[in-house]
Amino acid sequence: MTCPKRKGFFIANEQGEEKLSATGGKRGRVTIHTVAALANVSISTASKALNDSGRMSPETRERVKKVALEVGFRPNALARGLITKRSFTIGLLTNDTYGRFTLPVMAGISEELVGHGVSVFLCAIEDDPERARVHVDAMLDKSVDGIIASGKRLDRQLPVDLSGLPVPVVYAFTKGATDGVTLRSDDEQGARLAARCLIDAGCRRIVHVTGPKTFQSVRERADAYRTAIDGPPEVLHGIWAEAWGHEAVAQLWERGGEKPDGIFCGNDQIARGVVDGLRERGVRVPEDVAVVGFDNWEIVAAQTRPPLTTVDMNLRTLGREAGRLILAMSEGREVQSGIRKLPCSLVVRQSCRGAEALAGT
Amino acid sequence: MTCPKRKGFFIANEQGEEKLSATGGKRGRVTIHTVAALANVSISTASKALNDSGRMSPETRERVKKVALEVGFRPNALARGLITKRSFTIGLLTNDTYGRFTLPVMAGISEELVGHGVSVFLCAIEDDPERARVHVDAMLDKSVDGIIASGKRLDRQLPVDLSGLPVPVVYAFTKGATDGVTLRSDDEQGARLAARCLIDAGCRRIVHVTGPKTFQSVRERADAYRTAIDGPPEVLHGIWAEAWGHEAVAQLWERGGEKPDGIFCGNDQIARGVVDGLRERGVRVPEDVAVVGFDNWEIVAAQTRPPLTTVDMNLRTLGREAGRLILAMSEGREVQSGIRKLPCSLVVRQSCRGAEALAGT
DNA sequence: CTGAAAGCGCTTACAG
DNA sequence: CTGAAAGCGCTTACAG
Repeated sequence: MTCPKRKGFFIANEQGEEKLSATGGKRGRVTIHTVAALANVSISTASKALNDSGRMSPETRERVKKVALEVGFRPNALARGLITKRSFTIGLLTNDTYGRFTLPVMAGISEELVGHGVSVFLCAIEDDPERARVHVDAMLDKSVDGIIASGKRLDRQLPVDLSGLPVPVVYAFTKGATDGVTLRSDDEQGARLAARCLIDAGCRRIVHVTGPKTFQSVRERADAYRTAIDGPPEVLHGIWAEAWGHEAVAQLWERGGEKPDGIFCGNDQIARGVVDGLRERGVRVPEDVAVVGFDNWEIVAAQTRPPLTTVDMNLRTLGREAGRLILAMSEGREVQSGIRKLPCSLVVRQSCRGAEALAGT
Repeated sequence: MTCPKRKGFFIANEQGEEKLSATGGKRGRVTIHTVAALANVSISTASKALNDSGRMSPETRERVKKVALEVGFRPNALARGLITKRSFTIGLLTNDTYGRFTLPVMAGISEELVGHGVSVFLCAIEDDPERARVHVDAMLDKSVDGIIASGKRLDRQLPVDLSGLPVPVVYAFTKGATDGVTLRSDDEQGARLAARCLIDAGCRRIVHVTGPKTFQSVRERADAYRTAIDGPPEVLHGIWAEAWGHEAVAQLWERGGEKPDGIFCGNDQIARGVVDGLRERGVRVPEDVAVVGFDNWEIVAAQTRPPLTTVDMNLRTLGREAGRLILAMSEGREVQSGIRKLPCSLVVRQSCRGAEALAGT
C-alpha cells in the first residue's frame, strides 16, 4: 500500500469496493473520495484532474479520469454549486398557459443549454403575481444562474418585478426592464414578408384582417402592411378568433364595391376563419383570393383547407438565442442590453404561393 | 457585548450590517451566520429555531425568526440539499412536443408542488434516446428528488429506461415499468360518458369515427363504445386528423342505407372534421346528427361550429396526482405500485346536448 | 508534481 | 436551554 494512512481512506476504499461490485449503488452515489482512493491520489488532486485544472503529470490525470469513468463518477452538482456559485440551472417564467409561444421557446432554450449541463425550471404563473413571487423565490433559493422571462405579448410585463434580482434576466417575447436584455420577433419584417408574398402572387387589392388595435404587434404589422402594399390599405380589427375571420369575410363580401384578391391575416386562427368563410361562399383559395396567416401554428395552419401560407416567428431560434444569452451572462460575460429583433420567415403552403403562382409552377 | 468572541462573529456581523444597510445585497445573500449573530445565538441554535427542531426557549426561537424575517434570510437550498439529501426539485420528462398533454399535466404538477417549495425541471426529449439520457443524467447530478415520466400514448414507453434509478419515478400518460407507479385516464369510462350523452340526446344509430387501431386508447374507447350503445356498433378507423373526419362523413353519406344520427369521435380534431363535413352537406349539428369529441382541446373544441361537446381527461388533475405521489415517494412514504385510472368528465357545449335536447331546454 | 487545510452554507448528533 | 464540532461533497488557494 502506498496510500497514506489517512482517515478518509478506508471509508473511501470501502465505498469503492461496494461501487465496483454493485454498480447500482444503493448506499449513496460514488463520490470523489472513492475515485481518489482508487486512483491513489488525494481528493484535491482528483478534483483538479477531473476539472482539467491545476498542474500534475499527464499520467496522473489520465489515471484519475480512467477510474472516474470506470466507477461512473458524476460530481454532485449541489456540492459543486455551493462552492462555485453556479448551479447549472436556470428558470423559465411564463404566463402563456396554452404553451403556444412557450413551448417552442422552451425547446430552443433547452436545446442550447443541455449540452452545457444546464437544466431548466419551468414556472407557469398565469398572470398571478402571488404565484409568480413564490416561483421566483423558490428559484432564487435554489441559486439559479439566471431567469428567462417569457410571455405572449410584447407590450405587457409579467406580473412580477424582475429588476434588481441577484441573477441575470433575459426577456423573451414580453416587455422587459428598460435596461434589460429583450428578445423579440421582427413583426414588421414578418408583415412585409406576408405582403410581398401576396403581391408576388399577383394580388392588386390586399386587405389586412387582424386582432385588437391595443396589441403593439397588431399596430406594427399593420403599419408595415400599409407601407408595403401599392394600393390603398384597409385594416379590419377584431378579436383573435376564427369567428372574426368569418365575420370579416362576411363584411367584405356583403358590402358593395370591389372585393379583395388578397388577405393578410393577423394570426392563423383568423386566417383559418377567413379561408373557411371564403370556401363557404364559393370563393377559391388561392385562385380567386390568396391568404397569408401569421404564427405558423401547425395545428391550425396545416389543418386548414387549403393549408395556410403563414409567417413563422422562429420562436425556437429565439429560445436558443435566449439560452445563449443567459448562459453568457451567468458566466459573467458582458451582454449588450436593449431590444433585439429576430427575423421571421415565410412558410409557403397552399393558401398563397407567391411568385410560383405567376410562374405557373 | 454579550456575544462570545468567536471567530465567525465579526464576519457575520459585518455581513449583517451590510445587509441591514443595503437590502439589495450585492456581496452574496444573507446567510444563517448573519441571522445568528444578529439574534445573539450560535448558528446551530439559529438553524434549529428556524426549522422548528431541537429544544429552546420560545423567546429565543421567536427572536431568531424575527431577525430572519427582518433581514430577509432564505436558506440556501444547495447547502441544505447537500445535507438532507433532498433538493426540492423534481424532473418532468416528456416526449410530447406540442405540449397538448404535457402542459396541463405540468400545470397540475406545479400547482401541487410549488407550495411545498418544489421546483420542476422540464425536459423535452422528443423520442431521442441520446437526449433523454443527457437530460436524466443532468437531473441526477442535481439530485432531483424524483422524476415524472410523461408521454402521449399509454402503450409506448419513453426512449429511456427509468427503472433502477436511485430516485422514485411516477409514470403519467405513458407506459411505465411493470412494478412502477402509473397514472392514466380511464378511457373506457370516458367513452361511456360520450356514448351516454349521445343516447340521452335521443340518438338511435351511433357510429364511432376514431384513430388507428394500433393505439391502445383507441381499442379501449371502441370497446367501451360497443358495449355502451344499444344498436349494432360501427367503428371507422383512420388517422388523427380533421381530414379523416371529413373523409369519414363522405363515406357514411355517400353509401346507401341508413345514416347515423350520432357520431362519437376519437379526438377533437376528427370531430371538427366531422362537424365541418356535416355542415358542408347541409346536415345540422346537433339537430340532425349529434357529435361528441374526445380531449377537450380548447383551441379545437371551442372554435368548431358549433362548439364541441367532448370528453375531458382531466390532465391537470392527473398532474396534481402525479405531484402528490412523487412528493410522497420522495419523502419516503410507501406508495402502492400499479396502474391508477383517473376518471374523465364530459364537457357539454353545442354539438351534443344530451338529455337537455329531449327536455327541450 | 502533489496533498493538507480551509471553506461553501447549512444540519444534526452530541455534550454540557 | 444552548453551543462546539463534525460533516454533506466538493473546490481552491497555499505550502511543500
